[in-house]
Amino acid sequence: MARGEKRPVTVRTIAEHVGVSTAAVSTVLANRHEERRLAPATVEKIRAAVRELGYVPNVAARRLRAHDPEVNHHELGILTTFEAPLFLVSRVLRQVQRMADARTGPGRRFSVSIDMFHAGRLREMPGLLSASRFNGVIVTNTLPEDDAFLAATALPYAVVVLGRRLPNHCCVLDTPGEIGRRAAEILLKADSRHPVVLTPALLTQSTAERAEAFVAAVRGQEGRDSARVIAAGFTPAAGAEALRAHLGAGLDCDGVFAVTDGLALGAYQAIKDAGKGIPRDIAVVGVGDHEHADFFDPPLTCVGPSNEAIVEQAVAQLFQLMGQRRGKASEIFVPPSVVRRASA
Amino acid sequence: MARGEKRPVTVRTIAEHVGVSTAAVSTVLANRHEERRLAPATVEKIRAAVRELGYVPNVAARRLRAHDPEVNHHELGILTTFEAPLFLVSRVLRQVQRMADARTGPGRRFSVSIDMFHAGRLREMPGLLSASRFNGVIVTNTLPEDDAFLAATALPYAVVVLGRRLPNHCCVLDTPGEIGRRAAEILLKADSRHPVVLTPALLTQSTAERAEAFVAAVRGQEGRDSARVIAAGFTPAAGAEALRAHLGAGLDCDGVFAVTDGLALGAYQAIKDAGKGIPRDIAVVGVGDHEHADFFDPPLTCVGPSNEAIVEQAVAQLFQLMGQRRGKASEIFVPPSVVRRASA
DNA sequence: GCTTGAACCTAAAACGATTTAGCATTTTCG
DNA sequence: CGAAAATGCTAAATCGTTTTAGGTTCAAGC
Repeated sequence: MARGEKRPVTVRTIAEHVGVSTAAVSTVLANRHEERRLAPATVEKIRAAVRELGYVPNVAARRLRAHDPEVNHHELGILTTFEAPLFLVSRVLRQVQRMADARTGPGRRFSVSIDMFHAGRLREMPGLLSASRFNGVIVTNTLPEDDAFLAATALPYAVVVLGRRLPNHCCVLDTPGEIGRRAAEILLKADSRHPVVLTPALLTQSTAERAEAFVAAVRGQEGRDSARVIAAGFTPAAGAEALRAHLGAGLDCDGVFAVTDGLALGAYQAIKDAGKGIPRDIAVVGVGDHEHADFFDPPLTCVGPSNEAIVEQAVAQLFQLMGQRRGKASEIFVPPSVVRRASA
Repeated sequence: MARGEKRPVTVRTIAEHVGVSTAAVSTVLANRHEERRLAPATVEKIRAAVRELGYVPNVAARRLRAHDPEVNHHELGILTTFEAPLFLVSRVLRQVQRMADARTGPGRRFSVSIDMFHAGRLREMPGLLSASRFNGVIVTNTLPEDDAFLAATALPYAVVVLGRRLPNHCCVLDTPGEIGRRAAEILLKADSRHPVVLTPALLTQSTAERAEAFVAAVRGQEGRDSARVIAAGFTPAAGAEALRAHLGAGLDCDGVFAVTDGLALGAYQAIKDAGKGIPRDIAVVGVGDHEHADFFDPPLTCVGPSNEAIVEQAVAQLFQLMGQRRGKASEIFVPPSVVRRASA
């Protein structure tokens, strides 16, 4: 990493240190000293200085300099947290790629990157506010802190928010409350009298909403609250342990709505360990956030966000926003997808 | 996307078009026209021109301008294909971020992102050759074309290649051939006499290597080649169909090495459908590239790349390379991780 | 002694955006 | 009416790098 403590090191620093011009330094850095006939001794001195001073090239400057005025470059970002799973992000990525490829040509290029922030600290992301990183972004998996930040800020470029409802932004999300409602409907129609909802202790906004809506729907139909089974985390292991405890305590349970497929997988294990059948004794409904939910044993019935549709909408919005200048706020609701499989 | 066909549009184009200075245009673009007291009529004219001309800001220029000379900025990239899963790269990202955070201070900042290229077209990635995008990169999921490109090019910044063996580069990968060898060992020791290897039709370099080494190891031990069961794709569905066909044809099979956990999941289904037991009738070994391999039913025994170790090594190499100036070539082999579970 | 050419190096102009300092006007107000 | 303040805008500097078009010196050739 070298010293560089005192001053930032630029080509100019090096040039002064050696006693040559910046042109000479640049020539050496680009390894063009042969064709430009710099004296070997000079080259060596410059190289030594570069090493000694710990020079780090400024990529922004290089990029600007290397820029070809004939093509304009669109920098697209997919912003998510370090903590969240990448299931949705990878779908977004592919859809962005598809749209970008279709629009690429001479004179127009796209770069797509995934940038991660620490949950709740979106505001600290360098270049977000100064608009010096992206021409357009899709933001997802935000925490309330991040939402507050976004709501309070009008970013001067195209922004699409995925899965959250924010004033002054273009938002694409599944119809609020609908997932929990439909999940309850499926379990109740399958004659579950004591459906429970399996959630992690720390709820995200979406999981909280699913659980709320589920409980509300059961209350509306059955007239009483369904039990909440709280897992320590969102891993299968945590889900298994929580449900095992619930069943072990002899509490009623003939239906499980897991707000995450990972938890559903844990539920499967707990149910099987208890010697019960799925869905014979206990029906299970997941949300379809696991790649291979159709390969669980038995295949998992899911009521969850219709990811294809959401992603398609979001990406379409992004490109539309980049086309016109004004970032109009809008809310787009996508109804959940219901996939009946064997588990309920 | 607007016209912009004829000329590249910059703030200057807009300024000339409206008849104001670039300062005025910039002010409007940054939404600072209130505090800088531009006349509303002017603001509207500028906005109209911005829209009409299809202006796209140049992020490199913005970044350069926004640059604070007191801090030097390191741009780190994790390069992967659009097509590859994000499982490994997200681990890399997390590890890079961890190291970067530890080195961040006043005067030193890092940006880390996952950047996408089209498989086989790494060379087309803008800024790679001109060194105008990254101060250091970790490259993964390359195709042979990409490897050829890398082998022929000496990029003038820190490069670590993950999972491939390239001359003149710093490479980190799992010990060649070891995965297939260990997988064969496990199946044979479990008294499998007719182990098969389940692969997708289109092999990646790693999957091809695993299959080769497996076949070679079985041949070495048993004196004859093990069957290859070829699936149409790498999805569970494809794996299930392929193995079903193999079993249906009455061919011998009492052990499966699936070069991908997705295929293993498919194998599970085919085996269960055939009324056989795992591992009683057919043992299965996967590679551990699935997040929840320990929650398959039965939990999947895996011999696969030791991702933690590989990632840790690769990231450590990246930072070391960035510290010293000269990029030395090196090869680092990481032995596979073996996780015995219930399936073999 | 003068020209020519090689060898080695530099000044300055880009690249595209933002901001600071300041210049004209016009309005306000004592 | 004249000074002060507000209004609306611009010129020019700046960020760090690369490259083009030369400029100087020195040695060789006539």
